[in-house]
Amino acid sequence: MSKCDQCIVREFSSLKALNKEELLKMANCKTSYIIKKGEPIFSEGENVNGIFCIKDGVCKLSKLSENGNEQILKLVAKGELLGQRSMISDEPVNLSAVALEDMEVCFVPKSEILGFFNGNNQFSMNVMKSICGDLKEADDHLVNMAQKSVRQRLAETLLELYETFGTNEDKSLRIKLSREEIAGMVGTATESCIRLLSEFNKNGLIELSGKKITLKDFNKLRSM
Amino acid sequence: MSKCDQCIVREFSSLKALNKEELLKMANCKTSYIIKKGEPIFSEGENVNGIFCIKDGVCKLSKLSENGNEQILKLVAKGELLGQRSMISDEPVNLSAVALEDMEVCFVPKSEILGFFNGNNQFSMNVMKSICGDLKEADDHLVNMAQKSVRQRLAETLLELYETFGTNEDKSLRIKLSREEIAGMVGTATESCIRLLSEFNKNGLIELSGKKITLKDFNKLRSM
DNA sequence: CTGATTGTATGACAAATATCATATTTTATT
DNA sequence: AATAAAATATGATATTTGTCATACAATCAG
Repeated sequence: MSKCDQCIVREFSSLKALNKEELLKMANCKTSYIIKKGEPIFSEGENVNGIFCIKDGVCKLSKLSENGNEQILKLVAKGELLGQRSMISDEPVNLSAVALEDMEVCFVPKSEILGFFNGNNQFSMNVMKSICGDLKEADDHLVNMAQKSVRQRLAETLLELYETFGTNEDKSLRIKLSREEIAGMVGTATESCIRLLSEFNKNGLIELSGKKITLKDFNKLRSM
Repeated sequence: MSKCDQCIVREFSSLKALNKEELLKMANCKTSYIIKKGEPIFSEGENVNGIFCIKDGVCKLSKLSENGNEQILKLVAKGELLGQRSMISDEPVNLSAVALEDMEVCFVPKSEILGFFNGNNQFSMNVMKSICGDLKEADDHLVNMAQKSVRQRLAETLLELYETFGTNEDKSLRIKLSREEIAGMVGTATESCIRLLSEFNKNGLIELSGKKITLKDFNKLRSM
């Protein structure tokens, strides 16, 4: 069993407030999983009863709208935690998490986390600040969804993918999403998304080559 | 100076976890304000350094989009708290709060609240659950904004206003909003909002009479 | 390798929504 | 009450976006 104190998640998440002893306790009760690309970590409505630490890989957090469309709210990458809100609220998870790449995750039961939560002030403060950050992000995102055009939202989404996940050696976006998934992030129909990508391509804002997307004109994308 | 232990806010908010002693401390350091309709309680970007308790009245939480449009994220009524997220994150407020009616609010400085926060586990848990509730709401709202039509969103907004604020004796919605504000909640142009309200009126879903809006066909509104 | 399946692309069209113009009504101010 | 200002309403039109159909390309299973 790997020790939590060397784990990347410990470096970047709320867990950085845990001390050696707590990390040891956690290492003893955690369960590790390999999640294959396309597989769910959990689905909306499930009782998760713990949090997931993302040791490697990226997943999408999404929710089905009443119309049956999948809206992607956020991509979450290695080093981050999943399920904090649900744990605090003591409710089923509100979103589904599905792997976009093969992933390594660890599950830590709620009882354990709540123990740290009560015993370690800095840890609970970190969790809360993380949730507060999510709330701010969600509010800002909401304003964009409500007030910006699909074209603007697509440009922003591409820039966000660039900033969050960077590029391959050939400068193309590292994160690999289907057109349908990009549309799910933007909140539009897949065909509209494809059409706008083609338009961006024609106008030199981006370059398309197969599934690869390369951002070209950052200024135009930003000022859209 | 009025005592906090009889205040409505104490009944309905995170503050219900405070004991007599804590309420007394709070009563001694709070500041009461009357906010007139249309006036701000705070504006996005401000350092608020405390929380506001809404003793009476309703306000809107809004944010300007980059296009310069005001998006209303939430209406907040008496009994609730404002500024919890900002306090925890230790950041300027992300949203503006503007009175929709004359309001009575109390301001309690951050130092005081953080004292309760550290000393009273139930209180801090309440604050956290409240923020988690906001996050869930925001995520759900976001999906609606991204995936539903303006018509659907307007219908939902009207139902929400009905459920949250109820009606006058004549069954018209109690909460009084301008068309521009309704449009700001729905996330659409004011003219589009007016036009759809007219359409709903023609089709018997609602009844318009001056500024008064009366919901008529709840089933059709719900199944839109 | 080959057919089947899935993903991407594009045209044609319809529907939804925004924008601009202008009229009408309501509200506020003097 | 008279006037000005703001809010509401509606028409005309342009733009955006969604939907359906179809073609083409890429990927996968056998």
